[in-house]
Amino acid sequence: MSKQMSVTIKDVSKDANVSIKTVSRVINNEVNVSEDTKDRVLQSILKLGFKPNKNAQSLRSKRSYMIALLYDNPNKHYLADIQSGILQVCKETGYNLVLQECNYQNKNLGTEIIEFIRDFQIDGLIVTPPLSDMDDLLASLDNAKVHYSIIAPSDKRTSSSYVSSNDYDATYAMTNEIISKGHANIGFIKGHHKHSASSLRYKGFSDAVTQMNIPINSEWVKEGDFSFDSGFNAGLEILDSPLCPSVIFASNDYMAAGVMKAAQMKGIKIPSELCIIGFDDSPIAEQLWPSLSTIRQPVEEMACHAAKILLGTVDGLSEKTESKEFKSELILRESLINLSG
Amino acid sequence: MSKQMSVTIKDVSKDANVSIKTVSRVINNEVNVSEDTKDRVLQSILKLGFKPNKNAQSLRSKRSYMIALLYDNPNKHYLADIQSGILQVCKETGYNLVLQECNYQNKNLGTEIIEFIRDFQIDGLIVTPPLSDMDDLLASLDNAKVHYSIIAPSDKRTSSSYVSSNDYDATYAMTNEIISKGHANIGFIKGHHKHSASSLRYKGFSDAVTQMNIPINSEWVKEGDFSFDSGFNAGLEILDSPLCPSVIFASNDYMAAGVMKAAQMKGIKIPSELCIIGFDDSPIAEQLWPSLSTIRQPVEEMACHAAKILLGTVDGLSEKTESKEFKSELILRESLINLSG
DNA sequence: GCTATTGCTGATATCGTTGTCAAAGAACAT
DNA sequence: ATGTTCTTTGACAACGATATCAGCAATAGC
Repeated sequence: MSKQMSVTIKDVSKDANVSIKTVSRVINNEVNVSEDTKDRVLQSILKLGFKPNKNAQSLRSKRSYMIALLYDNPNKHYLADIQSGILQVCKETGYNLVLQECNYQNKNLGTEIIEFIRDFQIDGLIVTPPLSDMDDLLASLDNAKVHYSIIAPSDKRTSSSYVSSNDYDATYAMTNEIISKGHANIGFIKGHHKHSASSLRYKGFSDAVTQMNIPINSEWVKEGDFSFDSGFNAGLEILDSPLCPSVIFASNDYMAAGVMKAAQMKGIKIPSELCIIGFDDSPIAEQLWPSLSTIRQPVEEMACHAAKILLGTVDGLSEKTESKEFKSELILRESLINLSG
Repeated sequence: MSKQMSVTIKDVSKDANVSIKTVSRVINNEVNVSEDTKDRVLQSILKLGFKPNKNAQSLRSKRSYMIALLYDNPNKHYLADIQSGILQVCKETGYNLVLQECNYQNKNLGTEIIEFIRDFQIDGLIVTPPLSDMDDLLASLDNAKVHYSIIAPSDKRTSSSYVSSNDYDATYAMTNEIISKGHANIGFIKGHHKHSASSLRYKGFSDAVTQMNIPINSEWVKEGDFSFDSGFNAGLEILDSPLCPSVIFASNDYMAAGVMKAAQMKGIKIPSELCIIGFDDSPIAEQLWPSLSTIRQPVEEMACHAAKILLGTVDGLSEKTESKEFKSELILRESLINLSG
């Protein structure tokens, strides 16, 4: 029971009757160690319950076995999904995850992050939207030769390591679905303009309606900021117009929920008088009544993949993983029905 | 611009013309350094942009300047609030937060956590419900002399460092509020029995009604697990009883939202035919229509305090902070009205 | 005037690893 | 037999901080 004093590489080297350097070689899976000595060392390690001291390793080898998550996202569910995706990979590989909350308006963000990384010898970063949209930030990271992978709505050609989602295709497909149900009067609520997802989602929508020769009524297009309140207000405005659309498509579920509340307060029946569409498939989408038709992105899986990419570049041992675009899935629920009459 | 090679204590000592030990003394705010040399050293530090290498510090002093958050909680908003509370304190004090997701059913949890701490030299833990309810886990931590503070619904007398909430008082007060509005037929949905919050919340309710000589109808008392679905199912069961209550009080907002959906699907009007009460003041409480009366606990503030307590015991520099019970606040919204008729 | 105490400082060992480099022996080519 | 290369190994320095302990003034105590 070696509980108090921890076992060091020295103890192992004595037990296995080799030098500490050889033990180190075994730990790090270096080549040119004979099978014989390797076995002997491994047995001693097992027997003594030796675990390398991370701080000593870090100090000498300049690696910390820690990666950090950079975020500035008001959506807590999204963040939680991202975290658990990354944590899965961390658990497998023995890395740890450090949180770094940022403010995208901070002028010194790049400098501060690089300082943080140097300070704690962080091995790599995973950058999430909207930070992954900031080209100057990514440029600073590149310049400082920091390892990172980004999660972004579109595939950033400038970044070599990315995980992306097909936001454009998703709203395009959903818009066609809406149109196929007989709707021609469609409102749209955009997201925060700082997120590149916002413009992509709107473009998918507008391209789809334009292609079907359906005009866009500018009174029915509003800009929100992905929050419930902004959706609520946008909903009120749209529903106050002289003519009401038969569908409102919001750029995320929270704004869609806001629209739903606005409609319900006005006594407008959903879905018979107004259909509502969201984006993200947040838990709330299923919990509302009527439940929300929406678009699901495999966020957790994407985060998992982003972590694998990062560790592939950081850690020689992990296998390399390629950048990838993930597909979204249309989720059709009660809030979208065929246009009656 | 010392960008490539980092500045070490040695560089500072040369620049200030003192020994490295003296620089170390200044960094660590040790006594017995003359004002004169201290100033000189501080100036050199500033001038060279010196920052101590955390890994070297950790290796030598056995401290990592990292604390970990232990959690196993399906409620993502709760978790996010906890995290941001802790991160605030971390930012001020220069500590970092590492996430450690656990499974409360894991038999080896104690051992694994202690191993993790030793491995990374984690300075301390913040333990959240339901893990903070597991006496054997806390005993293991005590036994291993691990620093930790817990966030728990009741004040654990066994733990010296805790932040607690007054769940009992909160449901007691809310129940009286309900009764004062003329209701006498009240349903209750308990939470997961693994959380001590569940029994406390129920006890607050049952004591309040008993004291007012209102009988408890066992058909109107169900057990959920804090999830939306469990609330939905419990709601369906209660609303299927021959007699319906005029209020259903759920042990959290997600379950209350489930009840609301169940009622709406059955065509029961809220709040005129059924009032619904939740707990936690999750964002969803305000976003539902009608909006949910609920109970707000200052979760973020509690987490902040827990972090301060922990760092007070871990870090000689930080000032000591006392354990504390936080009060909850009743939030009255549309879903609770006076009993009509 | 002499010892004891206190305040300030530095030389050097140390934490537990990995990196450098050289040496010893085996294998191979000439 | 000799030189060359390759494999395997270890002695020792190094990473960048803190800990120990000793030294030297300056002050206090008697």
